[in-house]
Amino acid sequence: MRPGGGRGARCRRMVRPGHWGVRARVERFSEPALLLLLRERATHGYELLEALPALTGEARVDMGNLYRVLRALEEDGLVTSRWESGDPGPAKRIYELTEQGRRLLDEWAAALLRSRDRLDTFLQRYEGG
Amino acid sequence: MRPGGGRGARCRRMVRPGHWGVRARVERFSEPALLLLLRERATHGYELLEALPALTGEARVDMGNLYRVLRALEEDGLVTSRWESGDPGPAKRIYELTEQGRRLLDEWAAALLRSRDRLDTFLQRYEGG
DNA sequence: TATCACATGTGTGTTTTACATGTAGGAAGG
DNA sequence: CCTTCCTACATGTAAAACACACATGTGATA
Repeated sequence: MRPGGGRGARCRRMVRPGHWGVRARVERFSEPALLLLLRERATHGYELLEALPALTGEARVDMGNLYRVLRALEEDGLVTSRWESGDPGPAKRIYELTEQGRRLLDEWAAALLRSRDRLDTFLQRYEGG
Repeated sequence: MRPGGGRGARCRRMVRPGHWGVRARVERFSEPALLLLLRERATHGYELLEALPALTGEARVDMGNLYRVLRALEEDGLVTSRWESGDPGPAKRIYELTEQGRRLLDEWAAALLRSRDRLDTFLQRYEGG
């Protein structure tokens, strides 16, 4: 328990001792990333996992959570899936973007644009001071 | 319990029914925002609370969490505080940025810059498709 | 036959955020 | 004097998002 090494009250994701880990990630960013990848081409989870870092920077998405997100997307009709064996190796579950998922991607893009503008505002104010 | 109204498995912050709430916020963004405001001028929590929305867009920061963040910052020597009465109204706890806090702000700015670039990459790939 | 890479998952704890509530000083009005 | 409101600071707790560990099975290859 307590992998961080047992500090007292509030240990905020330390990278080095006495050093707050600051990564500035966008919440649930793997979600729009998945939708974008699936817009480009229907494919399966493991491949998405390998394609994600190019979009997210360093954030290699956790496998377990990736599959959970994919199934959540499917539950809400944003993607569909079908099993595909035949190729060498284990069966793959191929995900495809639906029209609804496409719309969600558009919303994400709009939100990410706003987010980028907020960051610009912040950074300008930072540099100006 | 379950204020959202008892949906099944995975309710992902719905804004309207059948509609995923997509806000694309940066994690812990209130933290660099606080540090930036305090770099400009030492002040107290309640005033920071009112100044924050201008930086964060819509995200009016939750009061309770704001004060918790401030005390966490203080615990790690990133800000200092002193009580100040004398003015009308209840006593205020005035926070001031330390040199260490200033350095943390610089790190945040670097991380936020990377984050902005990632968003640009994403958005370009989005528009290109 | 043991091991490795591919592929899909579940379990569970930690961190971060959201929502509700509590305490208290002082001004304004009845 | 009593109530109500605004300021200001704070705690309690549940939900959401995330990280880490592990389980399962296929097929290739050493």
